[in-house]
Parts: sequence; C-alpha cells; structure tokens
Amino acid sequence: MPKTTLVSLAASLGVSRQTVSNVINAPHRVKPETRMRVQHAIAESGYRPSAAARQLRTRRSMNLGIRLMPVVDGINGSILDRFLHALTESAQDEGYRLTLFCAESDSGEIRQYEELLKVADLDGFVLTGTHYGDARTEWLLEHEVPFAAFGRPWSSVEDPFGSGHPWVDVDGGAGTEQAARTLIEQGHTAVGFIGWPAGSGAGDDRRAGWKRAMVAAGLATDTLDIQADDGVPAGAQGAERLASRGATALVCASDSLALGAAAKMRQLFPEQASGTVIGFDDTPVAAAVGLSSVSQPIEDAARHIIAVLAHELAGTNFPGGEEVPERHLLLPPTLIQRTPYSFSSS
Amino acid sequence: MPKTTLVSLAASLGVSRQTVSNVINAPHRVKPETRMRVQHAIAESGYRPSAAARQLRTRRSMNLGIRLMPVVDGINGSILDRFLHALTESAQDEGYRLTLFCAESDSGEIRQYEELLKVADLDGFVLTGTHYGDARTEWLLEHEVPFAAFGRPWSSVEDPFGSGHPWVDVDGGAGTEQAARTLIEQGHTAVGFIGWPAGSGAGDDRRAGWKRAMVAAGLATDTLDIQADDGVPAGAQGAERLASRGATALVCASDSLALGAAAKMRQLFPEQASGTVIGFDDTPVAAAVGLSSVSQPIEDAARHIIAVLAHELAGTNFPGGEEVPERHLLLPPTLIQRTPYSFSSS
DNA sequence: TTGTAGGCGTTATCAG
DNA sequence: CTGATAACGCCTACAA
Repeated sequence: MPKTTLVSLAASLGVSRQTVSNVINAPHRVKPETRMRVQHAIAESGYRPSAAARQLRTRRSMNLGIRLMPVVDGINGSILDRFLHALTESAQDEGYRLTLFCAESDSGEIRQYEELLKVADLDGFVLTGTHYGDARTEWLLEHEVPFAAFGRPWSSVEDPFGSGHPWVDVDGGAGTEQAARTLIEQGHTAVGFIGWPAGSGAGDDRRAGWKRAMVAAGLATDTLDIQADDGVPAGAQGAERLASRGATALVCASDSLALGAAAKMRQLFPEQASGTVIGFDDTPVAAAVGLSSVSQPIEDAARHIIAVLAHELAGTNFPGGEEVPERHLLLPPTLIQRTPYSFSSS
Repeated sequence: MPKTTLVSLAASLGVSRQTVSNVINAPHRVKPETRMRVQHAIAESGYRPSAAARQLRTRRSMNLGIRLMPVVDGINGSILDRFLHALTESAQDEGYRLTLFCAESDSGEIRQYEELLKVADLDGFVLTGTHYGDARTEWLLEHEVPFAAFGRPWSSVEDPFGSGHPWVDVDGGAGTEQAARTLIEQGHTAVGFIGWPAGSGAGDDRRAGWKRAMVAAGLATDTLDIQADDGVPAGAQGAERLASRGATALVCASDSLALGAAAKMRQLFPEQASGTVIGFDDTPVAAAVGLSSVSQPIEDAARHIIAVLAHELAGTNFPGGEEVPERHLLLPPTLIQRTPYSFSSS
C-alpha cells in the first residue's frame, strides 16, 4: 500500500492532478460534480497533502516558532504550561504547527530566528517576555518576519497601541490596582507593595497599579514600597520590613514573593483576619495554599496571539477576509480571592 | 539579495551543485582543495540547506513530535517545563526540531500520529505518561514508527527490559523506598503512605517501594496505606486518617498530596520535629515551602530519550556508529531533604 | 574527483 | 472548468 499522493489519487480518479489540487486549494474553481467525487475519494483514501512539497512550492511551512525560556523560578514559570497548551491547541485549529526552540539570551534567540527561517521556513514567531529595548522585536520588524508578542512593546510605552507589531498583554496594573483597592475597602489603610527592582516593564506596571489605588484613596505610599528580586525568602523579608513600617496588608508582584510574605504575615499577626496578602499569576501554588492572587486570562491571550498571527499571515493573501482580530489587545486580569487553606477535618 | 541555494552557490563558485551537496553530505568524496573552497563559501554566504527540499528527497524531516498533556494538576505538571526544555535543547544539539501537538486522549494522540506522519513526515515521537495496556505504543510498534518513551512499558512489567521499544524511566520505587527508610532510621515506626488508587504503573511502583522499606524493617503496613486521588485536600484528609491510626511520618506519591499532608501533620503535631512528610517530584512548591521530596533526574531522562531516539533514527543508516545509548534505562531518583521553611527574621 | 539527469509532491501559469 | 508544463531546492544514481 504505497502512500497516496496527488498523482496517484488523480490517476485512480481519471482526472489530472491539478484538479485534485484545485479541489483542495480553490474548490470554487471546480465543477461541483467532480469536486464531490474528488472530495469523496480524498476522504476515502485518507489522503493528506505533504507539507514538505507544499512548503517547497509555496514557501510557507505552516509552522510557528516559540522559544522556551530557561527555567528560572518554577513557581511563576508553571503557568507556562497553560500558555503553551492553549497556544498549541489554537495553532492546531488554525492549521499551524508549533516548533520549539531554546536560546540562552535574546541575541541567541535572534540567531535561532535566522537559522529556523532559513532551514525550516517558519512562517512566524510567538514572543514572550518582552522588555525595554527588546532587540528581538527590532530584528523581526527589520527583517519583516511576522510575529506576535505576549507582552506590550515596553520601549514605546508612551503609545504601545501605535506599535508596529501585534501584541497581546494582560493589564497587570489593573490587577494590582484592584487588589490594593480591595484591601483598602476591607479597611486597611497601610497596604504595602513588594515588587521587582524598577526597570522591568511588567514589574513597574504592577507597582504603578498599586500606587494608583493608594493615591486614589488618599493613602501614603512612600515607605510601603519595596523592591526585591523574585523569590520566597525575599517575600518574607519584604513582609517583615513592611510590617515594621505599619503595613497590615500586602500586594505582591508574584506568587513567589506572596508566598513568603503570607507566611511571614501569618507569623507576625497570627490573630489577624485572613487574606492580607495578594499575589500575582494565580499559580498552582497559590491555589494549593489558599493564597489570593491576580489571575491572568492566559488561555485567552494565547488564543488571541495565534489569531492575530494567523490573520497577519493569511492577511497578505486575503486582504479583507473575515473579521479581523485586534492587533493590540490588553486583557483585564481577575482577582481570585481565597482564604488560606485551613486543612480542617473532613 | 536573493536567498542562496545549492545552485546559486555552485554557480558563483564555478562548480556543479552536486559538488556542493557532496561537501555537505559526504565531504570525504570531495578533493580537499575544492572542499575547503566550498566550505568557505558556505560560511561566507550563510547558506543553510532547505529542510523542505531535503525532506522531500530523503523522507526525513528531522522533526520529532511530542504531545502536550492536558493541564490537570499545575503542581505536579510544573516539572514538565524542565523536561520540555531539556528535550528541546538535546534535540537541537542532535539536529532535530521538536513539534508540539495536543490531544485529549490516547486515541486522539494516535490520530495525531497518523496526521503528523502523513503531512509533516515526523521522524519519531517522544511519549510520556505510559500506562497499563497503552494503545499508543502498540500502534507505533505496529506501524514501525520510531519512538522513545518516558516511562516503562507497564504492560510487560514482568520484563520491561525485554520490551521492543526504547524507554527511559525513573525508579520511583527506589525513591519512595529510600524516603521511607530515611524516616525509619529517624526513629519512626509507623510510616504511612498516601498514594493513588491501585492500577497506575507509576503509582503502584511508588507504593511498592514504601512497602519494601517497611517490610525490610519488620514494620506493619496494613493500616498505613491510603489510596486517594491526587490533590492537596486529599493529602490532608489522608494524613488525618493515617495519624488517627498512629502514623507519625508519611511518604506521599506526589507533592500535591504531600503539601496537604504536611500542613495537616503540622496542625496535628505542632510540637513534633520537622520533616515528617516526604513528597514526590521535587516541584517548585516543595522547594518553596520546604518540603522534602523525591527528585527525578528529569533533565538526564530527557537527554537520554533524545539520544536513544536519535540513535534509533540514525542507526538504520549507520549501523554500528559511535557508542550506542542504552535502549532501556532506569534512572535513580534523589531524596531532597528539607526543613520546613521557617520564614525566620533575616 | 566532478558533472549530468531525473524526480520527490506540490502549486502557478497558461493553454485548451 | 480542466489539463499540460514548469518550477520549488535538494539528493541519488550514474556517467564523464
């Protein structure tokens, strides 16, 4: 049983291979009658066109690339699973495949772009972890390689919506703002913030959100803002410092920080009502220990990234097709409120 | 600047395209002099052969497929990052690319095999989560599709090493055995086990390890073995039950279970020395909360999986090449001992 | 050692 | 609306 190809199929049907090709790529150009006959035969034989041959001819691989970031913090990284899964699923639905690659640095990633573009003819890339002065987006734009980013172009922060490339992001600032506001509404007047050192787009954004809520409530922020590298111990340390300055509740830039902070706060104020620490990302850890957290609609983000990218890619061929997806999309996060897991008897 | 190809390169060098091809695929057949000249030109122009064209001719895509399992428990799933990363990196080193795909079930995965084999010409697959009577391995063997599994073929548990396909696994039983033995050596005489319902290969294996240690120490196991579905609450519940039966220490089949169990144990025995619960997988959560856990050498496993698979694939062309990697490899895990994170003042 | 010819499976172009 | 012809870039014969 030799593999069925366009020719073998055409031969067994008594039509030219071109007709079969047309049935697949331009059905409207084929007489309904023969079209049905061919389609039936295709289904019958389980014929699938060869991607390699098609790619050779069309210069399109129907393949998207995405870099797997080095594993740093397993806690915050664990939502990558969800992202990747949603990405792959959406890509599959649109007829694209996803190719993984690794790189140690941004320049390494760019080197991979060149390589993958040349050898595998990738149609586009999905970027994650965009930051100030991102060399990758520059390179891709310059070389006119289609791509979509998960993350705003922080370089043009004054007007990310005017940016030249498609992106999807989650409005982290809105999340921390809501988190802080919620705590304020619960009666807290000194809500602290533990975030990353200034300079990272997402980090600054989250800090700004917290500050907005505090300012809006007429509360002071000067002594309640701590910059720390990510991690559980840093969170605990930060919480201790902030508590000593009077903070009774905290918003954190990550679940790692929040996990440490929450434990410390519980230790310092064992009598206090629960829910005084809110994390970010809604990682499995947060769910496990009952930590409130800002949840990103990461599946939606992934879906949309594929949608824009696919549209971008098809768009050149079909200008003005179906409804076009937003080129720039800022999704609102959701505050997941939890009470610390009590482990009470069943 | 048109893309350089074999022909364009050959033309600009005044040699035939065949010579260039030979320099790449069979350097020894080319006169050193011209070889050097061609190699120089290749480096100069940054020429890279087109995978599509090569694939069309050789029927090899240099592409490996791996299914992304549906996200169930984010906690235990988070080591997938490490696995995937190591896998991609190794594949890259061997000249392979990794293609992702999704499937809801094993039969869905098989359907994807067919599809991907036909359209993308994937050279092989990496399997994860093998289980009793795995239909996937059967299908792949039957269709003579190269693959390597992360996980023993549990169906032929009497002699997995005689199995027809390559696999790499971690000796979970050895891990839980060591965990239990360690607790016993610490003076515990009633070490409980919380694992999954009987029937899963890995789960039964881990339970068996714990039992071996108990039996070896002449301790009873009858009432200290609990079967529960995975999850934090189940762990807490299990711990409560086991504690009521006298257990003073626990070994768990997962970090999820262990997390719940540890919290419950601390609540029940606040005075007790730390370290009475040991989890499995050494997930980021375990590290974060200071939970002892059995750590899998997952990067090593990934590396070896690619090594066997690559050898399997090349082997048909180069019988008797370099040193051959083991077709069946059982890696020992490591017990990571931790004391619960104290969040003490800095 | 090097060059020539043919074809892998597909789509684009242009006749009929 | 259908079919012949010519690539796409590469590799495997075989011939020079």
